[in-house]
Amino acid sequence: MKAATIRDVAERAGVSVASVSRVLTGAGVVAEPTRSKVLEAVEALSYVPHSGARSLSTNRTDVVGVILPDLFGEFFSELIRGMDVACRQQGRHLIVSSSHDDAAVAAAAIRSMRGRVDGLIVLSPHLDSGELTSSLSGRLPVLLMNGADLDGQQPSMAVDNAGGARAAVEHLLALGRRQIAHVGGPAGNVEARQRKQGYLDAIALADHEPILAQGEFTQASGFAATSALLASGQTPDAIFAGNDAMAIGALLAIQEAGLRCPDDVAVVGFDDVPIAELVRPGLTTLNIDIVGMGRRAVERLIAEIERGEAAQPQAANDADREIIVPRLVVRQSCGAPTSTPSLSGERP
Amino acid sequence: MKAATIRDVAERAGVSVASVSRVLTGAGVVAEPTRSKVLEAVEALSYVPHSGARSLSTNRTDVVGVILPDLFGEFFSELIRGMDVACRQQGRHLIVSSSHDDAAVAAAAIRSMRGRVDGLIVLSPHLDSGELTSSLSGRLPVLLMNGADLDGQQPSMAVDNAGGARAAVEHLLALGRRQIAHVGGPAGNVEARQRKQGYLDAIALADHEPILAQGEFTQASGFAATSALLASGQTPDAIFAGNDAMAIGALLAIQEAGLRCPDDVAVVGFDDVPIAELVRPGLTTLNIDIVGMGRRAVERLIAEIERGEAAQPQAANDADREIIVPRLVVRQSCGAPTSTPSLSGERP
DNA sequence: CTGTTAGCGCCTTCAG
DNA sequence: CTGAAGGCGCTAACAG
Repeated sequence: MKAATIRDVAERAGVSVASVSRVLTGAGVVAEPTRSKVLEAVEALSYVPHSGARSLSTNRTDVVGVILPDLFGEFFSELIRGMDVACRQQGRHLIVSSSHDDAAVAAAAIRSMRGRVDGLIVLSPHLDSGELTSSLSGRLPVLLMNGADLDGQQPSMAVDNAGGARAAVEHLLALGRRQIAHVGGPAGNVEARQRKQGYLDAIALADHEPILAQGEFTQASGFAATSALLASGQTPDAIFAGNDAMAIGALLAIQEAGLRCPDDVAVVGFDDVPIAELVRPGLTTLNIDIVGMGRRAVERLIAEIERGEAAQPQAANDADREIIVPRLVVRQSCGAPTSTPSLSGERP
Repeated sequence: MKAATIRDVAERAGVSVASVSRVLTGAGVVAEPTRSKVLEAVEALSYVPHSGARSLSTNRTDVVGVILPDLFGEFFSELIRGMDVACRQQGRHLIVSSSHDDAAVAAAAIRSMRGRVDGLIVLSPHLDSGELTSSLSGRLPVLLMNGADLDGQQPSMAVDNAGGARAAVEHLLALGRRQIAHVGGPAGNVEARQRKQGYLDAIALADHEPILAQGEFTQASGFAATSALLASGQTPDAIFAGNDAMAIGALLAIQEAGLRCPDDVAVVGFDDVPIAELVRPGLTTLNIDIVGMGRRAVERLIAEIERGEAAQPQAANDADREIIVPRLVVRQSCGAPTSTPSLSGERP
């Protein structure tokens, strides 16, 4: 028993498919007797329109796609949650595609989205703008969040990573720390590079020596890098990690090395994922409103899509870059004197 | 400039659309000269097949949908991660739809999936099987994970919640705790009810008095419920929370009340989300392999889908219910003597 | 091996 | 206000 089609409904109602379509889409005018006959038939056959077929006709799918490198950790899940909220609000669906190790795979993923989505949010840091545009057939609206410094031709959003990093280092310096190490993210990652650069700039400005270690944005790598650092003899008195996951790894490594945070070594992270306020000591970090960022991203994308549908009134002047400025959140891990416990547990 | 269609490619290559389709899908045989001409044209026009149109012809979309009540917390994000992994492995896409406050909304979401997905994974605990099947037009493969006790007509997966809860309580009893309270999840939630029942059974068996409090599966509610419990005078010496989020709220409430965990009051959670091993004291909880569960869910769904495509060799004998048995993970929060710190930071 | 021709299920002019 | 017919982009018989 196959699902009913619009034709079945028309037949049963004794009208044409056009009329059925009209009452279902709300377009055009339909006389009352016709309308009720249709509704009746729909009910009787428990008919549900086939959105795939509809998309083919209308040339709109009402779904937005998001391409991300990974789904690990709280950062991405919070981001997706924000996107989902916005999608729901706008009556759209969200299709996610992750785990793109390299540019080729990501490009393939993007291509496979054609005809499936009305627009794309791209977070794959491996893709440069050349590969990106060449993967895009026709003019599919795209919002870039991959941190790269684009030609400025695509609408994009980015975090002020360097600025945030500088703020972190300056805060540690102000607290009297002098041996500040940086556990950075993967070399290929743009955001990691920007945060590292901010660290280097602030350290240079203060006339100190940089101490660098490398991680992979994961807790395990933060643990390993910090352990190595502590075992190397030249114990730093502070660690600025490239993200919260690595900062938490650092926290654990410090504890395991028999040292205390913040007394012996302070720690500062980046992102302010929900877990940051739950670990002990509470993690001082750079807050970015992740959920809000995700929501904003789909809102902008949808605006872009609708602008395109409206036969673009004017050239893409809206191709601007939105910069998110992170805000330092002081908890206990940096050793600031004022820090209060703040164990509210107010997370929803 | 619109995107190229298969017709454009055929024209430029000087062949028929059928040949283009053949080389692109790999079906049928094509002579070498034709093949290369086609590939050339594809390249020149940077043609990408329109998956929506393809779906309409082939009657398969290669995407699976997941309907969930919410996207809060680590449980759902880990689950989605598992699903995403499996999808990628099988060359499918994942479309998520969440935030279904009530049954009507969830039913609407399910309907809107028709023609967009090949199958559905449903986690909305509000939907009973009646509403569910009536929302399903035709025979769309579905995998149920909403915990409800279905008629057994649909393939499903569920956690042995009652068994896990009993294990938790028995463990606390074995450690000498006597005043064991339960901070349960929302009344309408099936899983919450099952866990509570397991608690009640174990308490009754031990001839103790139950102490009940109510939460909402969130950290904040766990905090509030525990605070109230501690302020009520009859301080319990152990708390079994309905999930990890509430258990962590309990941890914070205990700390804020000036008591110590596990010395004064022990805590046990449920789920073993990643954060559980990061809080201090480490949370004793019931582990369920969330990522694996998500992966397994789409694997089963896809198997079901493919069985359907193969003109169902036999009646749905595979409509069985898979039960996941949670495993007690002992950390510090329950006060077990053997517990070692285990601060490996091995999470990826 | 290749081209022609129907559809897939729906929307949408265009006449009536 | 309603119906008939064409087409969205692609695949899948069926003939050549």
